[in-house]
Amino acid sequence: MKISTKGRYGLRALIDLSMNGKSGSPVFLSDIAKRQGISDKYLEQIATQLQRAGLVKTIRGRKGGYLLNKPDNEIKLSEIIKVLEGPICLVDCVAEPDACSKSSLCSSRDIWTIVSNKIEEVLSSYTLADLSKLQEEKSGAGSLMYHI
Amino acid sequence: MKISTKGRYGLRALIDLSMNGKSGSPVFLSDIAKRQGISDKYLEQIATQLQRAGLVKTIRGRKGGYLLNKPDNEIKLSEIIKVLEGPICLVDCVAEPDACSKSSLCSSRDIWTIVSNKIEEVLSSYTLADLSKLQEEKSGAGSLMYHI
DNA sequence: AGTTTTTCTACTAAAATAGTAGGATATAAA
DNA sequence: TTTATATCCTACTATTTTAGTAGAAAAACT
Repeated sequence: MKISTKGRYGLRALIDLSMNGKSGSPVFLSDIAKRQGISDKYLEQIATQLQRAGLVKTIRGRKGGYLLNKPDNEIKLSEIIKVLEGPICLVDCVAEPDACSKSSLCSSRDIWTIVSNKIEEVLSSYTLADLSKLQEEKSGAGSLMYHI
Repeated sequence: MKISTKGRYGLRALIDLSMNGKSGSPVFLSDIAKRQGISDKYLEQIATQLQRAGLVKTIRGRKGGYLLNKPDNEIKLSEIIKVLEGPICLVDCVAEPDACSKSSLCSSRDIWTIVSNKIEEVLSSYTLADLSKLQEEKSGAGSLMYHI
């Protein structure tokens, strides 16, 4: 029951993009990778998934880079996780009842459904803007510490 | 973000044990395995974990078998999952903040913490008795269908 | 003594994870 | 028009995790 690096790195990259892309000019993936301490090439694959899903848009060539494809307050965390980790369900039979012939008679499937739905509910209640803002506050607080 | 077969099989085995162990006499693991369609040998490993964690007790030798170590309404699903899947946390840094030097300044970690806590909360709100009862109702309803 | 059960240790095939590597393509600037 | 710099695309690979198998030892009932 773990989130893979794709989900974790992808979310951090999007938070980074949200914070560093407010000017409207595209952000280099290599800069995000450097700031977040993630391999350029690996982040590239993750970014490609986000682009194909329509969460980010890209500008190719020199002076190119990445931009959010819609305002950060319109991007739910559940969307991001679905793109990078697949359907939000703890067992396959929740999303695909036909995966098991006993789905309709299985009480354990019921609890996995309840938990999966709750996870999606929580992730749907936050947007990228929420995390971006929280991150700014945390970073700001961190810097303030050094100025006292 | 999936539950492994250990967690899934283990939960189903415990539901089975709860339903079939009410007489007080031990239940053969081979019978549970047969009813649940799980490999004997693999279920054995799972059962050993449950035994070591104190969720079930065993009687060795002929006429031996498995029994719940406490009433099923005192066994929370969160306990079971922790034994079989490890700590309920979506990323390691939630349970072990030192896993990452930036834990205290990471907004994405905050959301993973919130979701992880919610999963644990939901799983703590149900007991093995709840699932066992639900399973009996489902099975009963299933049989009734054929009698109409 | 013999049968049946749990217990213990080791091994293994397959899949998923977490990357690397290298070139092709597009665009801006010199 | 050349060059530098960015994304795009495909393929490969090492490591770890998952999902089992295999076989013998120990305990307990008959």
